Amino acid sequence: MARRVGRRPGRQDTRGGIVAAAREVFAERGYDGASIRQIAANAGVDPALVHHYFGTKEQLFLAVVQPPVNPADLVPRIVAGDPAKLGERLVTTFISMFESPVTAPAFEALLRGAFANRLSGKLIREFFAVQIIRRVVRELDAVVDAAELPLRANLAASQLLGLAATRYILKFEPIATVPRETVIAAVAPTLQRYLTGDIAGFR
Amino acid sequence: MARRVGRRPGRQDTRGGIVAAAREVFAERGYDGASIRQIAANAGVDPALVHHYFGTKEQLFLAVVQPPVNPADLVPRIVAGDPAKLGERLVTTFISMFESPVTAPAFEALLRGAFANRLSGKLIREFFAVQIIRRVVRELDAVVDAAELPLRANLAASQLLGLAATRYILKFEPIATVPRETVIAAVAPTLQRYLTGDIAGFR
DNA sequence: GCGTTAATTCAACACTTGTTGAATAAGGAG
DNA sequence: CTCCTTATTCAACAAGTGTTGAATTAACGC
Repeated sequence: MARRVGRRPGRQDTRGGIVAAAREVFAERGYDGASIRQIAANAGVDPALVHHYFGTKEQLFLAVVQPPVNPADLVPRIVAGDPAKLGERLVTTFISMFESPVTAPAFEALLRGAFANRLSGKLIREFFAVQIIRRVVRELDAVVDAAELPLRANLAASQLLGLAATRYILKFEPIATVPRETVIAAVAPTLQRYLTGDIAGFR
Repeated sequence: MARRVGRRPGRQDTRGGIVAAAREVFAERGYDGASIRQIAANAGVDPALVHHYFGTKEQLFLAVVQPPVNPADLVPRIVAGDPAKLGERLVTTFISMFESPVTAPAFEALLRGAFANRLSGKLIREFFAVQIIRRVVRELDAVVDAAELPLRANLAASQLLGLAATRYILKFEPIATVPRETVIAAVAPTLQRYLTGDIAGFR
């Protein structure tokens, strides 16, 4: 049905090239700092073409920052296994998101944007805290009180965000260059306690 | 010497008004988002006057973001007392920086800027990590190995930055509205372990 | 060939930005 | 008062911004 006539879209994936270029520029300069003209130049394309595909800068940013991982198949990888090693699997998965060449730029862009662009603030809250950590936490309702879960999720998010900020964005030394195993070993117990352990008066 | 002639500076502290206005705008919109014109308008002043006093936007930002606390009299408040409660005093002091009306805007501006402005990245690294935490950590050379101290400082900084991000910038719920005592109780043990406890193979 | 549709570019608009230099106002020293 | 210095404003520049609409080019079905 609807046999389409005329030139077909995307013989070469220029649209994908724009997204890729935008990812890098957004990750490097932040939302405000990145310009459509620079993105277009990096993609070898006219700036108008960017608008032709994405309409507005905000929509381009949203397209760029759409989490390139599916929470549905990310969460099982974390929750499955020894409950005592939950924190370790959480930080390990998180770190690999930031160190895989394919997902890293999107995550950096998302994190950078979170502090400049109000939209990205909502976005990171929505994806990062709710989609991921809350799903992980939901698996814990047998072991901890349900009323504590949101706070536990926030605490875990705070440590993970802080880790990403110091290691990948601000590049503190030595935490930026230390092997990942060292970071995992140091941070995992913190997450484990936030998720299942004793926090304050709770438990 | 040099008996000065002519109009004296600042009968009314318009310069201070500019700094105050800039603090709020920078804290609210970030470095790129804040415009000199808006800052001038908020201060009830001509934009050119801002340049007359501060020269450039970057210098204005630096003036605004100069830590409004003296590390010299901040550190003793943290290190003095029971070494087992060091983490608690650290996070308590940190939180009060972000919740005091006088220092809060500067800290928010500093943190927001850290992710957009490369200058602020260095600045926050310099002040926050080195000036404060490393000084605190220096007091620990009797109890932990000196070689571990930089990493320990970074780990503590990561948790504190993540806390500030989630509670004061991104405003995750419920961590943004929960009483400070709850946060302190939850985070203090983490810092205590990062500073003096067992991190990975160390200790 | 034609006609249609999409890909791509050109050129420009309307606006905001940081910044500057000249002009004006105001207050104190002589 | 005059002189000097500072505070403050006015008006404008040059550059960069996101965005738009028309024009051109290329691929496909007929």
